[in-house]
Amino acid sequence: MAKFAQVIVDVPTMQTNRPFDYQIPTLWQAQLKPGMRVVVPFGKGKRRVQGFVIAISDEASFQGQLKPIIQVLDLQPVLNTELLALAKWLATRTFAFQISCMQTMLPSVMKASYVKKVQLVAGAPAAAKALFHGHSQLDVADLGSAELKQVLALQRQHLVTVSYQVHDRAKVKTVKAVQPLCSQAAYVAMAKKIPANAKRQHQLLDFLSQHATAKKPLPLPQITAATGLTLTHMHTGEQKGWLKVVALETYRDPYAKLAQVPRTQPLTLTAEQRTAVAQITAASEQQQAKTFLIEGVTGSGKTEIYLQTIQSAIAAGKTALMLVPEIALTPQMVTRVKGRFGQRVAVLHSGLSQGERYDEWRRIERGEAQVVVGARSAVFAPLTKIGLIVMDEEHETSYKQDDMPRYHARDVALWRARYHHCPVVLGSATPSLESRARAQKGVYQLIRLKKRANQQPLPEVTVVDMKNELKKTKESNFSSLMLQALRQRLVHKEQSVLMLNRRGFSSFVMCRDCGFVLKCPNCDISLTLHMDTHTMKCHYCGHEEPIPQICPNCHSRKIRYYGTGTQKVESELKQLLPQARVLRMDVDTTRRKGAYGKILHQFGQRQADILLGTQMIAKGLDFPEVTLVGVLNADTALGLPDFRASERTFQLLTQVSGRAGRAAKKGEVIIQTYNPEHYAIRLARHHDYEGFYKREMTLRHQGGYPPYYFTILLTASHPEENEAAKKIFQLMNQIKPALSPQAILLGPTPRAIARVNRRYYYQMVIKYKREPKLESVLAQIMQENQARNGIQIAIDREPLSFI
DNA sequence: AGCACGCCGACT
DNA sequence: GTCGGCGTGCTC
Repeated sequence: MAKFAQVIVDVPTMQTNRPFDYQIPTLWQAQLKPGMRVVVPFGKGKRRVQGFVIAISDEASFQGQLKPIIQVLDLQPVLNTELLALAKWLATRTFAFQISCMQTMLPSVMKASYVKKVQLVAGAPAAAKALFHGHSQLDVADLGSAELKQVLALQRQHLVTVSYQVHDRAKVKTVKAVQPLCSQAAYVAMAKKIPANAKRQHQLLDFLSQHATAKKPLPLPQITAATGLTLTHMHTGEQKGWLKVVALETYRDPYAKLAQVPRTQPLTLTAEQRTAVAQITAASEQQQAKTFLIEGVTGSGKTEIYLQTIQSAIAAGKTALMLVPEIALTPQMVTRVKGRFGQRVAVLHSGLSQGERYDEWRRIERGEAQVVVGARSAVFAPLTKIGLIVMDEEHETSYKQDDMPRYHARDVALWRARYHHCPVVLGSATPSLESRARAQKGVYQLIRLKKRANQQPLPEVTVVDMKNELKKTKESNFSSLMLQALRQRLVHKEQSVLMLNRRGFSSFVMCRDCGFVLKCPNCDISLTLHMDTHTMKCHYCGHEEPIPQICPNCHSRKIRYYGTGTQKVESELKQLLPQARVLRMDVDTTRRKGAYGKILHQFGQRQADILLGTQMIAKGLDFPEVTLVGVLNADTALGLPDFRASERTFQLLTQVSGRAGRAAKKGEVIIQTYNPEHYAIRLARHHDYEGFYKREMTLRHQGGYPPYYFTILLTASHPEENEAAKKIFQLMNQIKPALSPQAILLGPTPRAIARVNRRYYYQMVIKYKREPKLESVLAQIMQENQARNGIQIAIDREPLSFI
């Protein structure tokens, strides 16, 4: 009999990043399985923590007194064999804790919440009682530092006892339901014995007799809606033995409104699309873990390829996973997939409440949904028998998580595909250089879609040199060509989209007399002006303070706001085109939940002529009436000290250009820039991805950057600057001997924003092609540098940004 | 992480 | 002399 369990405990440190053995109480020996959550005692006190069982055995390897498992939280494993193995791989691959990996794979409600309470011992002195303010127990988390000290003192005197509670926040939503208990004839007979004036009872018996044959309990809300009978009436019925009130499990349905999405039929494919579908379907049927890269301009019909290949996967009894960037997970997108697959689709994205997310997860886990659509973390969806994994907009940076575990959803997708022997389809109009290069080498199979499915020509792109324009129009954000085009749209009652590229700068406050810039007291960066809250905010730590009226440095009143924000452009636009109705979309106007969708809806309903926004308008919007797309400043990102700056700019311009002329009307794109000759802008103008790819690869080769090199970013941080610096140099000295002469070390350097949240950051980058010893040295570094004496170490494999 | 153990300064 | 500060090590 399996008596021992190996458990990964919820204590995210390097020293506890391994299984601990526990005794399984006899009661649970038959049912406990790997992948279930448990509550276990951990440490010398009475501390209790949540843990995941990863294995069960007849013998324990630990030579010592084993503690028993306190509680089993699941009836069925929440992590299956595949996901347990994936968690282990992910932990090693990203240098993260196994527990963190397991937690990111599951809905957040499955992570326990902990409560620590103290209660007075019987006969404690009055002085001790005073602290409790008449309460029988205190939650330690609510205590201030002074109170905490006093409690600690009481603890030493054994005047209080401590207790720990582990709460499972995963709650199944239920509705009350009614189960008839008697036969129809019996109900009719009973009705005769009830006084005629007991109207409600007659009504209930009438209802019950009609549903006496119901096998399943009937949900109360529906009964109430139909008859007006409430829970009180049901309780009466229950007392009389007519029926039973039960709790029925239900799902919170975030897409209840979409339940009746009309079903759509597969579209007719172009020759290019047909070939693509055939190749992918064949790989799926033959269980080949092949990776396809679809390179296709906007409008080339990638989505239809995804839908039809998914269709054939589920027709073959398999399941499918479709990953989409968070920003593209719009109701439009969801409707499109639901329209094809109906109730078989589960949607996972950040807009869901924790409970909704948990319910979608359960639907997948129970096999009730065969198609999963979701953003980054949906890559961990508990699907079995996966026949196809799709990743749309595969170049999107949001697929990489920027805290522990720092994983890239693409890597996870490839791992799962290997496990399930199924193909992966990566799709983009502007693939990442990494993926495109792999396709070049034959690691991925390249599928190029050169034609647009709707036969529309790509929009005409005009580049305006703002250097010349500046001389003509003073300091305007609008070139004369742009203004003229906007006016024309107003006359023709067509819509325009204007994008302000805010990557690479923000609006800050500077004194015009002494040049003083207001900075965050915690971080070494300037504070950003937020007109919505009338405060200055730090984008890194969240620090907030009032807008200064007088320069703190020279007391001048000429402290003003600098930089181009959407608000500033909006007011300029109102001056130049007073008759235009403008909708602004940026972080400020979309902060509130649902605001994003609301703005898009308004624009879709033609309640505005111009949609002005930041990068977020570049992705996935589909408005047929938009005939003009303007980019106000194409090159702000080009100045960044980031080797991917050109790639980002090219991708952004190509994407935003694709927003113009999506339907019958021809589209026009105007790009304003100070660098009209820059290749990223020149090639984006001609929609020339392949040209950009070749050009950029040459530069990456010369600079020794990905995809020619693998990269690892190592960061050390400490509240004292010299401690962080000392550590990073020590780490460099530790790593260097393990590397071959071909490896390149950059740095160590202080990070561009050296101080964040009262900590100083130093970093170094390792560029390499093949370093067999590197993994183990890095693992060792993580092991040795336990978060002690204030030092924190982070390893980021293939970082998306070095700055 | 959180807890106990253990070794040094300032107090009854 | 002890109380209590936080540096160090361990948790099945």
